[in-house]
Amino acid sequence: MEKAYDPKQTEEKIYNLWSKSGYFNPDKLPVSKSSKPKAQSYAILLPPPNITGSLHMGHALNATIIDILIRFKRMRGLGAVCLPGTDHAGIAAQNAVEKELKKNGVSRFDLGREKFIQAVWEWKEKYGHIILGQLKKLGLSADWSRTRFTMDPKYSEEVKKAFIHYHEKGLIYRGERVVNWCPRCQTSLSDLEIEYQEEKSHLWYLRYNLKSQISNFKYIVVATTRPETMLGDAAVAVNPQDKRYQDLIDQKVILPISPYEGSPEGRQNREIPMIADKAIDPDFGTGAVKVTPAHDLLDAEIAQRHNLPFYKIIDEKGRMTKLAGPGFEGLKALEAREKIIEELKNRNLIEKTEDYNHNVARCYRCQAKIEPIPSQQWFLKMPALAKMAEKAVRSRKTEIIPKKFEKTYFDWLKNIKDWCISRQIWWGHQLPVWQCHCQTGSNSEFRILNSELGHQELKNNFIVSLTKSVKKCPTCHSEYQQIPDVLDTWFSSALWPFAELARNDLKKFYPSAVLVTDRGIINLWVTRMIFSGLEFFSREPFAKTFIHPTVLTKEGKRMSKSLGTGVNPLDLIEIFGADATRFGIIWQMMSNQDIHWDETAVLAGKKFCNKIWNAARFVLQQNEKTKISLPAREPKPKTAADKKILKQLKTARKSTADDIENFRFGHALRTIYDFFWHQFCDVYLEKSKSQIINPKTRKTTKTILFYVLSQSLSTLHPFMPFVTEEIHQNFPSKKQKLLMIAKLN
RNA sequence: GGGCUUAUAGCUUAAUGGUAAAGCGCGUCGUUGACAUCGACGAGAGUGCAGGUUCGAUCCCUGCUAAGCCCACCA
Repeated sequence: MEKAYDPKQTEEKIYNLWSKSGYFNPDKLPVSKSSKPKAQSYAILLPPPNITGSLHMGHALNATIIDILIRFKRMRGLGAVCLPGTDHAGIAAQNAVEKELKKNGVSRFDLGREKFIQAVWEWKEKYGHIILGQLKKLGLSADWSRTRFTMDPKYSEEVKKAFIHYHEKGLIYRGERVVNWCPRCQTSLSDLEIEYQEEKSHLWYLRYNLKSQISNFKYIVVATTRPETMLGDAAVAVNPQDKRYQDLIDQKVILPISPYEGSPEGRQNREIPMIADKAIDPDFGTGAVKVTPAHDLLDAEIAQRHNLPFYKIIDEKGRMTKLAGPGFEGLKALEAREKIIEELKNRNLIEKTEDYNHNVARCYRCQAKIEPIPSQQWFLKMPALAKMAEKAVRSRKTEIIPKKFEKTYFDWLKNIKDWCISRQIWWGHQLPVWQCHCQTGSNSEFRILNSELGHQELKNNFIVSLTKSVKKCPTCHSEYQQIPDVLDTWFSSALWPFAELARNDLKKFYPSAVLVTDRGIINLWVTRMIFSGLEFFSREPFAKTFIHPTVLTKEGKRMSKSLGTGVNPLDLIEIFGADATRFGIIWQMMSNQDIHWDETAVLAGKKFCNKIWNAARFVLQQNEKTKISLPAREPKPKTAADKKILKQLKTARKSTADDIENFRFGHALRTIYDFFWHQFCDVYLEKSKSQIINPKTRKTTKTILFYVLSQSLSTLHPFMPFVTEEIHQNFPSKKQKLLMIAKLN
């Protein structure tokens, strides 16, 4: 053995050794005759990284935890397996490829749908597997023979089947709703897919004249952050309790700039009603709010309650529509804003302007400002599914650890809204829905009705089918076409626990033992997997969900690639080695507090690798001089020191195992670290030198040294697999080929 | 606006109802066969601030301050 441990000489070699053994696949684990014929399964799903991703600290932490659990359970004789794969990452992947194409001045529309999708596939073949290779470098012992992708043929079929299942149950409807629209990605987004960012802006106080003077009022002042939306106003609302405005309720207000031609009323100076609605906060602004049903989620709700018309004045590209009127049509929303402010100023209709910070909704994939617009979308009814999901956790059939995260889960389910599952991008699972062109009819921009197609109407107007329909349209006799929308990526991710498991695997690996993930996707992913699992298999998809800490910068800020505050785990592996990197990550994982990243922990890991290496070198050198075989059982101690170290070993191993079972990984690692370094190396190993000189204690001492080393290695192996395996390979005994499957009690 | 969490050595974090421990860093000393990626010894905090409970609090409770996270339709 070399004088110092060199991860570069070891890691690839050892990983290949493991791969060749086949033991990442639990079906290939050796079955000893004495043990039960079929080992109990212990499965963990790897949260599938996006094909666009490259490894970051979050992945590294996640994969290290999973690997510790898998290796630990495997060594305890279970059929342990980590099921890996990647996610097609709808919007993210589409954006990545669009960006790539843009370098050559090509847009996805230049290519057309079919060729664009082809390009994404090519891109996926080229880059999609990189991240899994990076996880191998970290030592992840996943069963790569079972690697899945969310757009594999079988997976895609399961996704469509799930949609059809929901449809047949009457849980799917299509409706025109005000949705979160990303003008850059050109698609709708669910509420969970938008992020808020504070932005300095203004609050404009606008005067809307009353049709006729009432009490002392000639006009009413409304406060708004988006004056341009006034072109689509349908009412002015106040709180029903607001004493100031009691006389004004149900009176008419004249919209100072209203669309001219083509408005439904066919006249200028649109009159809009004053209404009373409980959603209005009397303390904000003037307590009077302009209501723009088509371009604000809250206003849309108010409009529904009061049967107000929806004027769609902003289109999917963020430009003003024809309905906005001449002079505005075709302008960007911000340009329209300036023009409106100028005109109002000239007409002395701006009471005042205040500075105002407010939260702007942004797309979680491209950061463009979200534009709420009315749009035809497909929805999944959530109340029944939410109830099921809630019950599963309340009844402890599936458990969220730490418990505090249950709140995130329950809160979301309590305020659940129907899930907008259709997206207008091209990369993803196209809805298994066919429609005839003659029915496609364009949306009327003039007056949007809050239409909803329920189950029966859907059946009449669309064909929902797994395969292409051959039916001809009864009206025009042409063929039905598949509608262009694709499903929300998270709709397919929700099926991950079962969607591509072979039938045999399904029996073995569903439900899985534990889901290990980040708190950021509790509702986006975990909750949806739980209700999907219950819906399709009547069983929770995993017994436990372990929410691990988030890795933050040393200052406690979010790591961000764009700010350059991210730490690349691959750099750490390159400098310190994979074991040291894993050590450094886990070392910092105490009490489930977020980690304020400290690289010196990785340095400590590197030093520890070397310490283990050299202690092993000493022990094995003793072994060269006198052939000592590894005792199967605890050797009999002869001295007080012997007795003490054996006791300490036992205590440390027990404590470490308990900690792993309870997800206290940092504590587990410190326990075994302290034992190995301070009790074994500092004390016993030094003491052994004199005991070896004495012929009376020579043999037992060497035996105990070997025994304690071997037991320490197996305890350490889940945390630091490479160095421990490498040392194990240097053992003289050929009895046990791989430490990876050595028995750990 | 609501909720959650945290505050301990220079830094990142442990621990305990009876005055605190580790890693990294720092200082002094030490290279005769496990390891200088090491060893020995040492300096360094009285546990954010203010109250309360208690014989006694860093640990329990309340308030404050600061930071972070999540949720929310305040225009």
